[in-house]
Amino acid sequence: MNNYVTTPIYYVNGEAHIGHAYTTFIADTLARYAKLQGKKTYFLTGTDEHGQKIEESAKKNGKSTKEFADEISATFKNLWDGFDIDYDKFIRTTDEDHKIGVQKAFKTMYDKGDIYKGDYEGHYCISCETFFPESQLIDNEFCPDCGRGTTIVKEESYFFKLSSYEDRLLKLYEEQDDFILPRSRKNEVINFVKNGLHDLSVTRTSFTWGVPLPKELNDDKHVMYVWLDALLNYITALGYGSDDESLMKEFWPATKHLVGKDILRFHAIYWPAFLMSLDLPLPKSICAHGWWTRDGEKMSKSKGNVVSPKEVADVYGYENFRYFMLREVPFGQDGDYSQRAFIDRVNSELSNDLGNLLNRIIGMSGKYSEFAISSVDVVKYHTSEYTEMTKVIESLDSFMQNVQTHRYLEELWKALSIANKSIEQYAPWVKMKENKKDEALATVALVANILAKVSIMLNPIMPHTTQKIASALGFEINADSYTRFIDDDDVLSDFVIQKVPPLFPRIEEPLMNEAPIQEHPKEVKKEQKAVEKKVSTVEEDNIITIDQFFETSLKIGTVLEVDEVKKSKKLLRLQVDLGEEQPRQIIAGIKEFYSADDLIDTQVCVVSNLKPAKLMGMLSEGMILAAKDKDGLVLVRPEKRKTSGTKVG
RNA sequence: GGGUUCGUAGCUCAGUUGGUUAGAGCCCUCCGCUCAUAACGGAGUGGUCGACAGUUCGAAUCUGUCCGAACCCA
Repeated sequence: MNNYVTTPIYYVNGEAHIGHAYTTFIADTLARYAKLQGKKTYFLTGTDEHGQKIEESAKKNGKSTKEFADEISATFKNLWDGFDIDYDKFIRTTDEDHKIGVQKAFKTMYDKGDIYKGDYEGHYCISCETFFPESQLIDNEFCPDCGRGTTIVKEESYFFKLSSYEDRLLKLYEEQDDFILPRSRKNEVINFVKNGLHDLSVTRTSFTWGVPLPKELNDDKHVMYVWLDALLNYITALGYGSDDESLMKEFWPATKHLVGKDILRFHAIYWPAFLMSLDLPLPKSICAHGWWTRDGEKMSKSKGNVVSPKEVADVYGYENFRYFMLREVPFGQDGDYSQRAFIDRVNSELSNDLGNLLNRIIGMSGKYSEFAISSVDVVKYHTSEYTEMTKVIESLDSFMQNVQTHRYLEELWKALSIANKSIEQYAPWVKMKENKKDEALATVALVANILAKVSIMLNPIMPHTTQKIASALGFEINADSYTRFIDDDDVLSDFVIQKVPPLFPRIEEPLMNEAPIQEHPKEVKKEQKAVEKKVSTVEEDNIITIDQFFETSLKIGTVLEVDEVKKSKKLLRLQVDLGEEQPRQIIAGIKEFYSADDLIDTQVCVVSNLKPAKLMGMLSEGMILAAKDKDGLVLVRPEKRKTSGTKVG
């Protein structure tokens, strides 16, 4: 069966980061693996370039939208080319034939009655120029991004009848067991569908940077909106809607769509529904991978701890980096990048286990046989080791089919362990002294054959390095040698091993800066130590347990009303919503620093289980948190708007 | 609040349909070897398998409750 592997098309609103690289590495590995096995394989990646955000970013950068999209798209393409990603096509949603394909799909769905015209009514944030579903709003009213109020806006829109596909989708998940990989994510999608699907708005009139509707509809106010445009790339890339649909016939349906877990839902729900509407076959698997953190922390621009795949690759070697990412993480789970973990893996697995093994046989064959290696006696002296290794190799395929690259590599390394153990156990240098040259050379040849098979199986993950190993062993890795050495389990012909410098020099010390810690690391550390000492000795009496801390109930409150307490210099009387039936009255000594206007409709932190007290004859049912120094008093407020009554702690 | 998943050695994880003394890699200690990138091999330290209760001849594995973590939905 032919293979069709895809990455998502990446949105050209920012530069490529480690997440993009990871998706692309996995997809590239799967595609290379299939190609190596001689299967007809098509590997697609590309960029998603439409939408309001791109239009805006271009404006900000003082460029035309297309110009801007061209530039960012090129950075992705260049990065992949630099990494030698073996894609068969790099699609852009601004490609003419993509647009034509999308229009054809739209028309087909429209004619079928799956797309209809209606009104999109939603909560719109004018400042962010974005619609938000009610579920995302704060307090059913405020914008989740900027915290400002939203208004209900009606806009004409075309809708896709997603709601009518619920049953067919649920049936799909049930019948096609590996439609969603890893399987642990399946329930998530199923639950979402079971909760009911709304029809999907698939056009917009508020911007123009998108694919226009088919001419026949005669409605040029609208452009197509995100997911419809983007998802269809998987078939337009194969010529869907064009004069030549031969690639469609050859490669559709897709074998594997690689995606990040954030966009799984769109691929596992919208995409098959679109395809059902178009009467096209459905992809075999949607494979969702997790995120990468750095030293256990989320990466973000503001923290300055973003890992650049290009920088790591430049310093430590691209294929080493690729190996690390694919080896480190169980598929679907979040992974953590740290220099420590990376260096440990490179040194112990690549340098010690693999690279050093090649050196060992180069050294021995040089001393014993002038670098000549012959496999004639391998089976005679090493049947059990050879068979054991073959078993390992045979077990690998299922791991790759399930995208479990970490298990694949873990298993593959068992073959290397067999080789290293054999050298120790049969000690060719002893055999040489005992005049058993045949046996000594057989062990060397055993190891050479193990290395040959390992390098073939490792080729999809480390394409260049493995060719170097193969070349030292006198062959080339390709579909033919795969058939010969893996399928037919042949042994190496007699050859003269080439001396090569160490393939994986040990990394003795970190070569890159560590992730920035807030402020100046050394000072912070000193301070922390000082504090720890203090706490542990001088101020021991003040230590409280976490339980004691939680005896204080802190909540986010929204100030509804403010009155001055006339006879008092300091006091204000506030009505604060803590998410309870009635707002609370709180008397706060902040009049000198805050006016009513500063407070109404803002949020504060409230101690909500404080014993009520009477101040100047008025009941106060809580205390507002504030900090005061010589420059005055400020309230402690949430950074972003949260629902009234949200617990703090 | 509803749901899903998970909690196994210092760290990262594997443990198939419940079945003998719970495994691997890394780290650490000791020993061996010298072909090799101070690499490799062997041995050892280390776990009341989150807690408690239950089902069973027998539970890391099944059930319930609780504690803790992550994610999805509201």
